[in-house]
Amino acid sequence: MRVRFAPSPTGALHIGGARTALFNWLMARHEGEDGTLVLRIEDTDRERSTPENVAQILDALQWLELDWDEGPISQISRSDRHQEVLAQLLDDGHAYRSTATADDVRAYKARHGADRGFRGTAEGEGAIRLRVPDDGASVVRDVIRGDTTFQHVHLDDAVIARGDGTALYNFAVAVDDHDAGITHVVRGEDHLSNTPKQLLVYEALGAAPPVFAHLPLLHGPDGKKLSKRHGAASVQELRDAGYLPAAVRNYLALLGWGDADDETLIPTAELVRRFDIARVSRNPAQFDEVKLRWMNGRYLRELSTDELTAQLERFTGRTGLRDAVEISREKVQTLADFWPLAGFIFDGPADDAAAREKWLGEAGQAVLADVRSALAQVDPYELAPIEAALRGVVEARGAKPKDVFQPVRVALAGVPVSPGIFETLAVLGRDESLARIDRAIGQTG
RNA sequence: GCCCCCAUGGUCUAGCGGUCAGGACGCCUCCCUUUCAAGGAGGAGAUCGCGGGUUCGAGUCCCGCUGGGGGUACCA
Repeated sequence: MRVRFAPSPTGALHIGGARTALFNWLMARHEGEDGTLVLRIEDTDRERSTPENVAQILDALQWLELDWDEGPISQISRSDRHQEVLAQLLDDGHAYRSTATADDVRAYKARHGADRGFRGTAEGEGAIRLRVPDDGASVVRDVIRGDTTFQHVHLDDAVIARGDGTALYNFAVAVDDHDAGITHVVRGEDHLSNTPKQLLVYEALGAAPPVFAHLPLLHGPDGKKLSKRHGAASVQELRDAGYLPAAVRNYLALLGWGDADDETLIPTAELVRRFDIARVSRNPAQFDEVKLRWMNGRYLRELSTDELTAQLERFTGRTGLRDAVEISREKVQTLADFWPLAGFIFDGPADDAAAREKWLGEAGQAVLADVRSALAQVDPYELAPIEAALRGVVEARGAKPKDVFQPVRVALAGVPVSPGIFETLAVLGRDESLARIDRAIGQTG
């Protein structure tokens, strides 16, 4: 089995593209030694293709840990071969040159009926069009959708090369897939309608077409096409939002594909083992970041504290995070959640007037004074004794735990949300803890 | 306009002629509890888009409609 992922470098790799890459990768890896994934960059649109985008796509694939076996092959680098085939098709009458414009095509349809495809006449100059027969039909054999028949009468004589002779997508893709020995073309459903044109190119080449698999498209939460306003839409945005590649792979795999047992948390190795392209769904899916967040949290908690610390230090650019990670790992879903929760340990308490007002009033001040003296005597200054000391204050004051712990929390973190209070006190150390409490005392709301 | 695809709770899905239509996210309640989470236990939520068929029996098969999406570029 030989599959390919063929993005066009006209922008960053979006979630839809990432899923297409993933499905191709899963197919190839499922076959083990017999599976090959070819990466081809479809850069025939010289206006919009940029080296920056190519680099970005490669970077995204690497981050997702989706490796390829051949390529990346630039489609433009195959221009000579394209010219060769073009000349051949021109020569044997499968294609012809025509100066007909889009307006001419429209006019033709006005005359012949909207459901009649445009047929031009050979002029010896202009763009190169594929000669489409009026009779017969092309059948797209798709492992997900079954057979789809396109009557040739409805098809236009497609332009396969520009007036300057450079190849266009529907032609280049067929030639390149054929030359690369691609056996299964797995891509988005937006390509389904263009497939008969490609089939006609295969036919003109006298070549057998590959098997197709058109994946349902991905939509945003509003059912519309996915775009930036839907939040993290590109792979790099997902990375910046603190998601783990393994979680992204798991989530994306479930967008349009489901195993018979309908499991939700499926590690990559298991994905590879179970993946079956024929089981891919036919209906479009909405990208739901809330579910991704949940799943990411599950993957995050499976990491050892050392691993998670390493990831978090890379993500935040800070070091010495291990103790803080240890006490907050149960409370974050993404790498990006960590700093807002635990950053105060390193950068000092945040300034939240509402929290101060609520917890550092008269009652709070009194509590802090008691806590301060209790903490000053804790020995050793460790988790268990710290907890005992604070609970002692609760008991001595006959207060509710919350009325003691929240003022302390606000004194330490500045906000009413933080990792466990005993743990935080321990991680901060006695000096820093007392210093922060002292600072809070006298600071009225 | 024309061609094509699709249709199970809000979302992702299981289902492949006979199930109380199952699971996951989210939501609600309760437990745990120092906050927030995490975890545990329950719960609400689907006349399987609508209408016709076929069949003893249809979410599952067929037709129509509606809705959504894609294509219709000298873009990919």
